[in-house]
Amino acid sequence: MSDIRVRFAPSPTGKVHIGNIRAAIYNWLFARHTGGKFLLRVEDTDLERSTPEAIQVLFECMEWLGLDYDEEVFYQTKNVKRHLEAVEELKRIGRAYEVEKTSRDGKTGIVTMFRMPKEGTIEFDDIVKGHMAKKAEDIQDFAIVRSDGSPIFHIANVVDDIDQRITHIIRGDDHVENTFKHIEIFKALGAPIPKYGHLSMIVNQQGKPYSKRDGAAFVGEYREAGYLPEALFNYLLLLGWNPGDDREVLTKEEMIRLFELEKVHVTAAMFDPKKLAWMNGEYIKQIPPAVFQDEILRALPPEQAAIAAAKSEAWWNLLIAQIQPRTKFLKDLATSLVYFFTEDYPIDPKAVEKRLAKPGVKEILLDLIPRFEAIADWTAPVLEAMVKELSQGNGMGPWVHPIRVAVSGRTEGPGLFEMLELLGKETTIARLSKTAQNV
RNA sequence: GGCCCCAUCGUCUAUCGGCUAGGACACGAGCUUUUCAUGCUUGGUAGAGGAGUUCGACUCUCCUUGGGGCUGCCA
Repeated sequence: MSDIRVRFAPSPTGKVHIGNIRAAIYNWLFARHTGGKFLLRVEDTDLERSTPEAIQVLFECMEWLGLDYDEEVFYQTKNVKRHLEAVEELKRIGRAYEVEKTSRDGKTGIVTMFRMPKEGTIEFDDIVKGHMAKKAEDIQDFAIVRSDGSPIFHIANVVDDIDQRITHIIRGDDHVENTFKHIEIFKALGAPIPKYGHLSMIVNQQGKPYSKRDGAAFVGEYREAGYLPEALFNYLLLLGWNPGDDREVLTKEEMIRLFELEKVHVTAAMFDPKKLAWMNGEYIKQIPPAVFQDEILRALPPEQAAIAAAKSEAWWNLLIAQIQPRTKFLKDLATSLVYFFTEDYPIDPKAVEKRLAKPGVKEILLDLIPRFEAIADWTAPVLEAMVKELSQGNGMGPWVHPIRVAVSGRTEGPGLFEMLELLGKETTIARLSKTAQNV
């Protein structure tokens, strides 16, 4: 155990940005690595956006990614009294004062300002960015209480960090300038100054900050798109950190053991959806067969799932062996497997044109039917041997391609003979004759 | 404008003064003698520019250029 306490402090807006969740991941890993505590603080002071639904979305996101937190959730709105007490204290010692100001939208009122020192240097050693220094004169006094009496981010954030006894603040790069201000508040309040680690931003393909306009910018979208939480977690971690060797796909245990904040990069990282997709495939390949079977059953519509559930263990083993390495996204399962579970499967017109709508194909299919009927041992090797013999060593293409399209309606999928074995003799022959008639 | 930060293949990165600059994704070629994948083999592409320090600089220093952040009664 250690005394380390870190927090993830998002404001719930109904969606969780990937840059934000990366900060959560780094906080979580840092806490788990050091044996410290990882706390969740909901900065819900924006009453319009901070709805119970938005907070629920945040919780679901955390749970989906496996970001479990210690202690009770801390709600910023519940600490307003303490924020204002701190403001009174600052006023009492002359570090805060009231002034009439006009806001951008033209409203005039009395706000409370924090008084920055007018000389000297404010500095801190950022765990990822290194030594940071700024002349106090370059930072102006800033507002900490609105004219309506509500505390502003700067004071609320610092007081909450004091109350939660946060030792390390790991957050986005965009807070660097705030840190110089916040350090002065900590000092004025006589509180210990936490250590800081500022994380670079995630940028889009154009090198600009990743926003919602760049497509999937929120965690929920990845979930819906069929990404595995482990893959997104691993990918986000690698965007700015590496274990020091060439390993990229890491278990949670390895991540926790190897993670070091000091090794996190200072430079902004570009988000590469292609590499994420690759990583997703890597994690899909790692799914245990029994779990993968459940994923298939969940992906299928109920009637099809019922049929699938009735299949034998051997049948499932073959199917999974064939399908799992070919799957990039679990949500594709339903479409890529339909023809196994219903006669009402879509037929790709392009596949028909390319493989079936040709002279001689009908004859080939009709010729195959009795040959298939004669096969007693309906297994992939036997079926393959039969077609191989037909081709007489001249390549099985003329048989293989039409059969595939005839029985599945598509040009891609499992190995053909495995596919036939999985479909079964009866179905194969029925579909063959039906297709032969329609060609 | 001012202040702060950053800079290795297209992208994510390794390199803590010795580099024929390594890996991964993506891309190209090939093999696995049926598709699509998987797997394996293989190819090309990088140190923004300029000074300085040094026997030696991708690595250290400075300047230039380029990029980003902040500059709110947002967080």
